[in-house]
Amino acid sequence: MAKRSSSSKEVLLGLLTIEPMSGYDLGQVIRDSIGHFWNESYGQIYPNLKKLAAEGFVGSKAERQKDKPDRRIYSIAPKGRKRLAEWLAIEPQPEIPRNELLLKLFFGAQASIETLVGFVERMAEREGAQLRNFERIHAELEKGRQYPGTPYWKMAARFGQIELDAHLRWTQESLAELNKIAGKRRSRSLTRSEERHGTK
Amino acid sequence: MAKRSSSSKEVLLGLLTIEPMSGYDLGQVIRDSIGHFWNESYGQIYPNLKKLAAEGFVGSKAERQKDKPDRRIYSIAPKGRKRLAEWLAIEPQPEIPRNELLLKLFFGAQASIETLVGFVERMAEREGAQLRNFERIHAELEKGRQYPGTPYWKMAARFGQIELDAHLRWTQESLAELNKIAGKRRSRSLTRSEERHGTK
DNA sequence: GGGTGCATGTAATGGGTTACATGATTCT
DNA sequence: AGAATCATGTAACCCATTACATGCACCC
Repeated sequence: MAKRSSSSKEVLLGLLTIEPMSGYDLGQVIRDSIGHFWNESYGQIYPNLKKLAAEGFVGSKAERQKDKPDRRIYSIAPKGRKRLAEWLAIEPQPEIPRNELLLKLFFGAQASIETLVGFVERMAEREGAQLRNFERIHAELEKGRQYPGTPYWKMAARFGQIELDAHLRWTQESLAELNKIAGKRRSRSLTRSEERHGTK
Repeated sequence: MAKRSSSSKEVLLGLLTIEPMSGYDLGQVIRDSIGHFWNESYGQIYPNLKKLAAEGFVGSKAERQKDKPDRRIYSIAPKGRKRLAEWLAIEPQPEIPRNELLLKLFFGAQASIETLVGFVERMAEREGAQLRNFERIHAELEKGRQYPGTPYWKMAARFGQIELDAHLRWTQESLAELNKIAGKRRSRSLTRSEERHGTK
């Protein structure tokens, strides 16, 4: 059997140790704070909160807001803290990534160089922007208010920084390599066209 | 709607451009050559090959072997090459990774430092071994027989190298950081126990 | 009145792993 | 005889995204 158990509920428990939140808040925090290494959709968050509440891992209470729609605030229960602690003690399984860009590059011989260059360039742009964002976040964690979690959040942000920096170095190297290949392909096709036209 | 379409069939087509192979072979090649950025289970490979054959994207023929069980060899058809080319031209979507180790580290304030240190140490060991493996693969691609795909395979291997190297630097930095935190936690609890015992 | 952000949910769909099932061949 | 590797396949299950559905409050 070995169910994937999947950590989706535990993320919610973990975030609720920071402070009580609504499902909507959790969605935002996941996207903005741990989005670079974890994400959850609302189609996952709301049902899981309901289940966690039904099983006594979290408490919930309705909150009336005057300027915004009402909402339901969840807070972690002792039973939830226990579950979180147990999960935290389990050795994390090395994840199996799926990198479509690398896959397409791997099959590069079947593709046009211009296309591949475009893919890598866009990756560099995207990840460059992300990197600058991480540097901002890391700086804020340094000077902002210190929570018990701050040192750990910084380590996670550093991971993003270091990894993105590595990716950017790879994009530079690969763009150079792709240019070399493009040069060769061009000269080869020139040769062939010269042959066809009886030149040289 | 926007079906995930998922690239699972295209990987098979892509690998079959290298040479005709059986489903079993494809499983091995996926694990050994592109396993660091893509993987497929046999429960995915066999049914997809069948579908690809039924739709005319690949051809298949039975092969009798005297020293091993019989097997079915698949080869890419012109229609399959077309499909592959179309897929290759589509901008790859940035993947959404799920890194359980980072997630647990992010909630580090709720865990024991010794546990976290163990996680990171094991990650360093695992990825260190993978890095050495990549260096070997990259060297073999340099000196081995040159296929049309070789330059691209090298780029993919370099990605693995560069990324793993970055990860290892992060593990070193993080282990140092965790040690600092452990020191603080110890002195804090010592202080508290001194207070309890009326020391100082 | 319409757009946007806040807020909560359900249902359909589907991708993918895991487990199960079977069998040949070779080596010890 | 049993273990290991080669080889192919199916079925169950489940995780997760996406789409759909609804409604409040606020501002232009």
